[in-house]
Order: sequence, then structure tokens, then C-alpha cells
Amino acid sequence: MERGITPQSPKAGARQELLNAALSRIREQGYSSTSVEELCVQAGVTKGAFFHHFKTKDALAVAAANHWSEITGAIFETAPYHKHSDPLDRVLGYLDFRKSLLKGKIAEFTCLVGTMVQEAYATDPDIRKACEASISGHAAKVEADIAEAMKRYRIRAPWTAESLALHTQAVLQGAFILAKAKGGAAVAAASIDHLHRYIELLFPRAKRKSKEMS
Amino acid sequence: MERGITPQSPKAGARQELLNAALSRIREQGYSSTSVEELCVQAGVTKGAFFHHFKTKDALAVAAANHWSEITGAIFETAPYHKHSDPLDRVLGYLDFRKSLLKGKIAEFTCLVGTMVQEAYATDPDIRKACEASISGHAAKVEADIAEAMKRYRIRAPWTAESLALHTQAVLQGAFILAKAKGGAAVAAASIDHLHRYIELLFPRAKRKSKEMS
DNA sequence: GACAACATACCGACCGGTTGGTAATATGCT
DNA sequence: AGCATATTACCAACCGGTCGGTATGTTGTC
Repeated sequence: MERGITPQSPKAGARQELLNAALSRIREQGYSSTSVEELCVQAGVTKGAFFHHFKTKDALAVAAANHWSEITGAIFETAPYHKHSDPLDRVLGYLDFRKSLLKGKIAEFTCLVGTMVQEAYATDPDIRKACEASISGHAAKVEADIAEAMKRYRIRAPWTAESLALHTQAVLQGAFILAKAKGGAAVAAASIDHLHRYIELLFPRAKRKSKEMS
Repeated sequence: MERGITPQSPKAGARQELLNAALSRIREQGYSSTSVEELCVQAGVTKGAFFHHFKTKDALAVAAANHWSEITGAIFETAPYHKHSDPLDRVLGYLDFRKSLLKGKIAEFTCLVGTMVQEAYATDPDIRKACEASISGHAAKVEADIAEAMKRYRIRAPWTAESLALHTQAVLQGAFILAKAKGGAAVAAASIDHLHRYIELLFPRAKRKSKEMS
């Protein structure tokens, strides 16, 4: 048959299917309680295919973390908040965007690497590094806007753009944990609101019509 | 032998030993990659003892979460920050105290229930509830001081004492994740500093000698 | 002698990983 | 261009070990 009927799936290649399966399963039930076989079933491939593409289960975790960086990188690069000319508006817009992502099932908006690093930080250095790279790489993009805003608003502060950018990530990661504990996204949204308010307080600017913020 | 030489351990009872083992092992490597046998070895008991005291592994997780609530409850109840008469000083002192706890190995200062809930929120309702109770119970104590401070400083705000208390927990949980990812406590301390600064900004009071804060 | 608190021995299921193969595709040679 | 040769991508069957859990003791205490 010459490229006849597709056998069973949209066929994006076994490797991609496995990576996508890893994203959804690990975000729902964690890394170590997700078995290789389970991933293969969801991806519609066999165990042989799995170990053809990934040397070990841990190697898949590293690849999944990198895959996650690429996917999230693409989402945030094309997000609308970048159109603001004021860097502070971009930072605040970033938070609004993060808040707008808090929809659907919990596993669909929480962070893969934040989940994985908790299980792997002490036992698997490679996974830990891949997770750190993902978080730090993302924070660095936020940091650029924060640094620009500090310059624009002539902020002289005991904190750095880097530390504030990492703080935004800490709040988000913590918000996800609270959402998981409470079984809903509302508490996460409230925490992002607090972070939003904090940053507005750090960057005082000419009073706009801000009777009261959300 | 009539209570002769102690066979192998300080003997605080198998149940307590297992609970303590759960605290240290789960905080280091997560819940599902911690096996029952591993817990038994660390506790110095056999598997028979384990299943005598806990019906299932999940039941131990619930008991461990409750045990965690008791231990941390005792630590914070006797902490020095309660001696402040000003409720705002108690809230700020709480954060200083949390920051002072950031010493030693990562597994020794991070949160058991925050770690566990990530692996169990979607698959084990009982564990999730026990973790939520632990976090919410702790947050409620912070909330009481925040509410009192709001009254004292006549804060009229779009946020509630509850949401701010939960936000403090989100920041702490997120700080732990960042610490795990980066392999050090420094980033967590920096995040607590940001939270400290936020709360000071929310509660403006007569200028004290605050040239610059840490 | 009843009962709690353990220990010993064991089970079936499932785990990550290996083996030995096949079909399709890319590559080198003439 | 045409054919042999690697190489890649994948599959089915299987392996030794470990998993959570159980069945059946033994021991000390009231």
C-alpha cells in the first residue's frame, strides 16, 4: 500500500506521541506513578518503540522537560501581552495572561517541570537540571521586561529583576499546589492577584484611574 | 528475656517510627517512589508491623499528613513571633521565622503535604483531603493575625485576610519548588523577602527607621 | 486466655528493561 | 538509474526483580 489508510492514530511519530502522553499523564499523577507501559498505551505504541526512542524512563523525563520548554516557549512568545510598549504593562500583562490560562481541569493548566522536580530533585540530577533550565529559562524572559521596567521607572531597590522574576515563578508554582490541594483554580487566581498588586506597588506611576483593582 | 537489651532502636513504637520514616523518605523522593519496604527498613520494623498499623500504603500517607500537621502545629505554636503585641509584627515575624527555618538539606525544610498532594490530588481523594486540611489549617492561624492586623490598621481592601494567608502558603510552597529545582535555599529566602515586602506595603504604618529592608 | 504488637514467609501483579526480529527508508556504489 | 547495503523505526514476547498486600505465626501483657 502506498501510504494507505493510517493504521490507528493521526501519526505524528511515536516519539512525539510518547512525549505528549508524558505531558498529560505526568501532570495528572506525577512521574514515578506513571509507568512506561501506561505511556505506551496512551501513545498507541509498544514498549519496543519506547526504548527505541528513549534509553531509559529517566531519559524520557528529561526529553519531556525539554519538550515542555519548547511548547510553553511558543505559547508565551505569541501571547498578546508583548504588544504593550510599556515594559511594566508587559509584566502585568504576563500575569493577566497566566491567570487567563487557569481554565479546565487542573492537570491541563499546571506545570510539568514543577511537578517532576519534586519527585526527582534528590535522586536524578539530569531531570532536576532539565526542570531547572525550563523554569529559569522562562523566568529569564520575564526578567528582561522587569529590568526594562526598572530602568524606565527609575526604580532603585534592594531587590533585583532576577529575584522578582523568580518570585513570580514561585508564586505560580505555589498557586498550582494550592489549586491541587483545594481541587480548584480559584485559589490560584487569587494568588496571582496578590502578585499583580505587589508589582503595582513596587512600580508606582502617575495615578491612573485606579479606583480599586480586581 | 525480660525487656532485656533493646533489640535495635530507641523504640518509640513501630507506628511512630514508620511515621517518622515516611516524613523523611517522602520529603526526599516523593510518595510513590517510596516503597513500603523502604519505610520498614528505615523504621527498623518488618512489613507485618507496617500492615498491622496501617491498612494500606495510602492509609499511611493520610496518617503521615495528619502527623505532619501535629508536628508543624507544635513548632509554630511555640515559635517566638507570637510574643509581639502588634498583630502585623506577628505576621511579619512569622515570615522571618519561616525564613530562619531554611537551613540544612532541602528535604529537611520542605513541606511534606505540598510534595504529596502533587502526586495524589487526582488519584487519591483521602490523601488530597488530608493535605488540604494540613495546609488550610496552618493558613487559618496566619489568617487570624492578618485579620487582626487589618482591623488594627483599618485596612479596607479588595482582598481578604483568608486570601492573603493562602497567598503566603502559595509563596512558601512555590519557594520550595524553586529551591528543589535550583538545588539550594537561597532562591526560597529571596521569595520570602518579596512576600515580606509585599505585606509591609499592604500595611502602611507610621514611618519607622526603615531606610532599606533586607 | 484474650488481645495487641509485632515477625516470617510468601503471593500474584506489575515494574523497567532486553531480546530478537521485521518493514520501510536512506545511502553508497557502479 | 538500479541494486546492494546500512540504518532507522518499530513490534511482540519475555525476563528478573520489586511492588503492595496477605496468611500465619510468636511473644509479651493485663
